[in-house]
Amino acid sequence: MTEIKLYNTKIRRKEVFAPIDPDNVRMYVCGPTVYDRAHIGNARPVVVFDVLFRLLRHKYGHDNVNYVRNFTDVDDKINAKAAETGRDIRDITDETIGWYHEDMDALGALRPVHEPRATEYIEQMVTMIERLVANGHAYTAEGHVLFDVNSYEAYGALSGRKLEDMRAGERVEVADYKRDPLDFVLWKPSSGDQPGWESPWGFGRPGWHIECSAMALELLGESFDIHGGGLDLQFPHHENEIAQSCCANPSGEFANYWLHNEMLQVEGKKMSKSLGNFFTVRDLLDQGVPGEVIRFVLLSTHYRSPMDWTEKKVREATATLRKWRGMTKGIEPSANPASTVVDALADDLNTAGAIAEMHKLATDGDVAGLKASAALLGLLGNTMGVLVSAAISSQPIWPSAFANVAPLNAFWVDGKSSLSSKEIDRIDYWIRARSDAKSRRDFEEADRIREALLAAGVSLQDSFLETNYEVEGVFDPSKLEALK
RNA sequence: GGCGAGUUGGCGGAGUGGUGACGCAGCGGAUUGCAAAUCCGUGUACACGAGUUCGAUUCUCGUACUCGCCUCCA
Repeated sequence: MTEIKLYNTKIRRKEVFAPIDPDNVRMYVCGPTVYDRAHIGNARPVVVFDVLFRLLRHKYGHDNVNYVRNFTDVDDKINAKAAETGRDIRDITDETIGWYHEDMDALGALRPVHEPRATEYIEQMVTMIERLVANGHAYTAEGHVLFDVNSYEAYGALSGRKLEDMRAGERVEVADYKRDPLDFVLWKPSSGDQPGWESPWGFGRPGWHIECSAMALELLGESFDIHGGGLDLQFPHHENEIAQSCCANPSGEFANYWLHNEMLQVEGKKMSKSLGNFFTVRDLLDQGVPGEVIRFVLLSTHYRSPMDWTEKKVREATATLRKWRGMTKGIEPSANPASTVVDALADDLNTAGAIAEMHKLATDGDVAGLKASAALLGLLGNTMGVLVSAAISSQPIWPSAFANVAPLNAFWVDGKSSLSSKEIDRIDYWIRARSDAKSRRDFEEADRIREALLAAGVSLQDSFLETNYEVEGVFDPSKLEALK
């Protein structure tokens, strides 16, 4: 297979991907803080890195890619929600993780190999902080442990920032116990109602960044291949991860390739919590937008470009997928994805280019190739991506995901399966009535029926032999009352 | 203020130092009672200025504009 090229933020250009160990390709992606439903912006890196996971498995083998994505389940936002609702923190995080799995499964994202929770790695974090204190990269002050950014000369290298430049732009109040305004917290004290753990520095909890360093070390080692996340995490989160990890483990490289996805906007505007114009993946699913359509839209723009989420894109993606699903229905995928599609993905994950190549396959009538290629993007699968892994490798890795995905997918594959048999009978009745009208050449009546069905969400397609129909969105039988 | 990204046809969106993807829409045609769906055909695009070059949308510099990060956020 073609060599994979990836744009490495660390050096700001594309380079050929060469894993440390081709039999154990290791990738870490920053996961969610679990205090609320994932919004559409959260879904972009999930889907993008899912495609990378699939591509790496395609090249290096199904069992040779170790993909880790964490759950941050200790955080002040979670504490705030607990205080607000009076609920137990663990209840909130467990519930949110469940939602996250449901929603990301619906997008056809494979579960990573490991999904560590921060609270299960406190011990490793404490150990790492101890090492940083011992080797002079961290200091204690007023119950806090802080990382000394001046002790690490490469600080700022990933994001291209200089310490003095950033100090000049300082605009938040700085805690006076910091030696440098940019020093960041590794450990902080907890009061009675906050979650906390005993540590050499007293009862407290970890700072913002240490969990990723500790979990990556534990699960992937001192040096691993790929670290991914949103561009907004480049600074300070990823910068701080590098500083902590490289200072605690000077013999390691931490991550060799840094990948950052650009941000998502909605209808041309920045999406943010403070502006309140964001919506969740669940909102879209509940509106009847299939997970596969969401996935397709997210993949239709290259991951390093800002993407604008629009209704129009949703409609176009729906039309394309409906067409492709129609032509690949019941077709056995070819043994391998088309080389044109693989090549596009291998070129820094050019998913938009890959989709263009898939359009060409469709035009050429290579439906088996289309189906096999789509699988590499996690599209056109039998259960929205989960079974796809079975098609191109051995077995689905998370059969439990079927439970969540299957009903949704059934709805998408053909809207009819969301109908009750009574509703089907009713639609069939009117289709027969229309056929009768047509045979009498009473086209006025035939058109009246067709329009009423359309209003109810049922669109008809006549062929020589019969009339087929599709259900668009939700069937609304009340609209058929007009026919009586 | 610091750092970074972008500007491609009506819209979306790849890519390339020389033959100008791909999709949607539009237009023409096939098909249809009419539609829908499907199929075939069809496009006057590369922000602006200068430079390098035989040749630039593609490289370099500048200008304008847009956007993101630096603050919770992917």
